Amino acid sequence: MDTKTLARYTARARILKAMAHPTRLFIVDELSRGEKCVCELTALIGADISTVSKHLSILKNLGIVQDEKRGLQVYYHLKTPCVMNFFDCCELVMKTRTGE
Amino acid sequence: MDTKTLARYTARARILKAMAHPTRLFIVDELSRGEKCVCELTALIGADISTVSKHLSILKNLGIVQDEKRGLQVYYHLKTPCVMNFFDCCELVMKTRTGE
DNA sequence: CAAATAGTTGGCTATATTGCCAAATAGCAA
DNA sequence: TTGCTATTTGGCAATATAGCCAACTATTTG
Repeated sequence: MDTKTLARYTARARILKAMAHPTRLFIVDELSRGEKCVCELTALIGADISTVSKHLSILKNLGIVQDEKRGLQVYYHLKTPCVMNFFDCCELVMKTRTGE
Repeated sequence: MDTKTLARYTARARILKAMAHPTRLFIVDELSRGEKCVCELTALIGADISTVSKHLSILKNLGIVQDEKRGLQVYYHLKTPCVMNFFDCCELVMKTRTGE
């Protein structure tokens, strides 16, 4: 695989990697129904707020979510809702797997 | 997040994780154009055959690819071509990101 | 200004992933 | 049987990830 090809797949892999975590998938799913602040997400997830903040920064650095500070809170929203398409395929993979 | 919800997102994350590697994305892309044996993939990738074999077994364990031994070779094919949908979204995320 | 709330960042440990080499297995051919 | 090719598996070292706590920043409120 030449350098350019590798770079192309690496870039894509980075995005999938950002999604490939239960907490981050949950966050994306929640945000698909509208923006939420870090404290709301933290309450839903039940982890330390610093952990949730780090997950959000991973998603943000890859351009999947965007943040907006309003007062004391930082609200996050989905920037690229197409990531929701991942869910259906995951379900199909699981169904296909068990259906053998 | 309750146990059941966590399990649901964990199952999906496992599938995305299996895809979240440059080499494995390359493999999936190659297989989308038809089956290939391990040695063909190894030649294209340029890594040790044991490395390629391990990547393939990750994809296989998750039900993304399927193998079939014919003679000396083991041929792999895409079992759930919907994973190809991931590519378009990744491209869109990247475009959206740079377009700011 | 001080106190309280919301969030981010640094640091640390535990755990998981990656990729190579070496060894083992399987099928084909001499 | 012996050897050759294709592939898988075990083991190991290097690297990356996850999640907690503590410290720090920012904003609002008294």
